[in-house]
Amino acid sequence: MTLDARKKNVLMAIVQDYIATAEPVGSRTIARKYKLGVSSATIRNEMADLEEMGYIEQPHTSAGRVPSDQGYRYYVDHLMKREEFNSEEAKLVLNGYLTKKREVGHVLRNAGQLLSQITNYTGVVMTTGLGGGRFKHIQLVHMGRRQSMVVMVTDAGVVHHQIIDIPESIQAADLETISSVLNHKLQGKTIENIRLTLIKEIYFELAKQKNILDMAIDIIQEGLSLETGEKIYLGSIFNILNQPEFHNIEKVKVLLSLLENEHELANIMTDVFQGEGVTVRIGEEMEDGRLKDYSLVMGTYHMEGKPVGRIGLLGPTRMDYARSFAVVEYMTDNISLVIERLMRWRGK
Amino acid sequence: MTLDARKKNVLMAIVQDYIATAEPVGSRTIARKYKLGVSSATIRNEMADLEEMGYIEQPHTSAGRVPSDQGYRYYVDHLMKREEFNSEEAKLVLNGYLTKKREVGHVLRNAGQLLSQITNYTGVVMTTGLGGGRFKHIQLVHMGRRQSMVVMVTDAGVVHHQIIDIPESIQAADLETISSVLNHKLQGKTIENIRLTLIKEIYFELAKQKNILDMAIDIIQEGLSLETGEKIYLGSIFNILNQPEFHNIEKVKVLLSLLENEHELANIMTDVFQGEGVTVRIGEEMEDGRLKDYSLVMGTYHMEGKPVGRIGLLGPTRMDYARSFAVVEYMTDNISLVIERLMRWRGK
DNA sequence: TGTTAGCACTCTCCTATATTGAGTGCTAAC
DNA sequence: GTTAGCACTCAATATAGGAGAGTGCTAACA
Repeated sequence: MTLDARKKNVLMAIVQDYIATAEPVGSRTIARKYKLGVSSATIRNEMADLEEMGYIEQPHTSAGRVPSDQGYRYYVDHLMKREEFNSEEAKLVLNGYLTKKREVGHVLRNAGQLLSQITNYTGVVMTTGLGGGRFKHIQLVHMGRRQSMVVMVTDAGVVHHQIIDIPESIQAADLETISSVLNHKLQGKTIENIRLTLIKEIYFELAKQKNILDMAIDIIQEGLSLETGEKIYLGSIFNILNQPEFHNIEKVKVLLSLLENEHELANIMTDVFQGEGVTVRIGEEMEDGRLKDYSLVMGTYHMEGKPVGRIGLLGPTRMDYARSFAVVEYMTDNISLVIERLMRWRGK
Repeated sequence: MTLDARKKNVLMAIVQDYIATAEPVGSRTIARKYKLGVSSATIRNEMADLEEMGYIEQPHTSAGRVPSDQGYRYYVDHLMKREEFNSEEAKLVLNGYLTKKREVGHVLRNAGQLLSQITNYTGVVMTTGLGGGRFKHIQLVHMGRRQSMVVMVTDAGVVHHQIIDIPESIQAADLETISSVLNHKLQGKTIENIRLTLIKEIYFELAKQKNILDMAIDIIQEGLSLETGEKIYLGSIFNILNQPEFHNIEKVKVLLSLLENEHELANIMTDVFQGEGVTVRIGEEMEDGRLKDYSLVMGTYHMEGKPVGRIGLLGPTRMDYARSFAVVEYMTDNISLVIERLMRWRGK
């Protein structure tokens, strides 16, 4: 399973050349362009070996070689040189979106767009819920007989709202009471804290007001369950069509059928590695068969040190991994930073 | 400019056949399929006339004829038979979305999807702002030094929020006072009413509380200006790729570049006819050159008799106008109905 | 034993060249 | 005014012949 130095060089040359040109690469090209100090015939022998080992494959007998998923994997794990990505422009854009609207959702949406523009792949930004956010305000608004709207604001500036059913006996004034009790008790608490410890406390407080009791519990739980919802911001799909592999409409259809379904997309993003740092999934490594010609480069962004979302770049398996790595890393760092800044403005 | 009966029949046959088959239609096909009682030679003569008049054109000398934009226009205005569209299923789906989330935005988003699914064109749903909505609740939430979030709920269940700057001197308690004054004064008023008459009244009320005065005006105006924002819900883009004209990637790119830009899309939808009923814009009738191969069938939906948004179907100029008309009409009616129902639940 | 030059072979891609067939326009007859 | 007939046009399809890129294998070489 381990490759000698020359095989590594040959594999690296093949991957890099294919990434750059999208054309199957032959032994002569390598001998000419990548000075390995050996003739094309030798490289041919090495290539035969690499093919047998499964790192590269041939579209047809008289064509050059193309990396297999396994080949890309080896390249990513062992051969790829880490790049630095740095774009003052991107940083400015991101901060610009922030200062304009001062809202996390807005920043994330535009981060997705930015990813697409920078790379010509498809950027995906996902929030896994704001587990680390702090409660800021809750308001129950009476919406007519038997209905109330719960509006909840977190200190990240995220607003959730949902309509819930209420018993007919509850009046607008009761909702006001509940709202103020909740606001008083929950001020500045993190979502986890609320969930774990405070519900009981509020239960006692509101128990004094008898008939609103049961409701209160429901409202909190319903309200908090909003938080678990994942949200996905998709970058531009247009850009990825610039990749040469998309001359085939069927591929576009497959991609769209997938991207248009937020739910499926969220599943895929969640399936892919749960850890820290930048992760890559290549082609058939992903469960969804429709993605067999795609790769996904993913990273995690943070708020107060805790992961609160992911960003991903979806491109052809032939994508520029080194650059994608760098871009994803750069963007996660900057999104984290921007969110952090947003929080600092707001104080504790 | 007026066509005799036979020319009309020939034109109608050409348009209908081309809509059905996407193939240029020749004189023989018409003679065979559409019993007009004359030979193909005669039809050839009529076609030569129609071409000279600009209603049809020839892709190349030895091909059949294809309707021109002008031809489609004549068909839509004078020849097309009105269809009825009725789908209990669609009605159920729409109401289903309503009862589940009880929120207009949710219904509209899914109406867009539904349009795409039913027709295999691209559905677009746009709210032109809720000019007719009634104020339900406003809340100013203190978000840290110098910042406040305005959250406004309308009785249609739409929630707007925006962060605004506030003077450092304003405390959380002041915001609470402002909120309650505003809520008391504005309860159940329409947005227009608020804008036109009430600002002054509130000005007097809050004048008693000296230092909050200037702010209050700002907040209301900033808050109300939110209302003008148009919002667009796009149906599935995937479906339109099933149309045979999309074997060409370039066309897909053009379409995507347009659809991905909410702002441009809103402009186009607004350019297109402002009146009542279902409207059609065909190909080059639209200003944006990128849409020269597309048509847009649009309608308006209402709340309490007033137009509050538009829905549109974007398809190739070859689209099935009769059916699209029917579907758009059906959907506007049902969206209006569903919104109406939503409002009734909430009482006045 | 590893490396290399050389060569036959394979297979795609491109180009040039028929061939086909749908459809037209025109003419002459009805 | 209508129609049958026919020559003509032109895209689409098929066919054949290179050209070129690349391989695998063999035999010679260091």
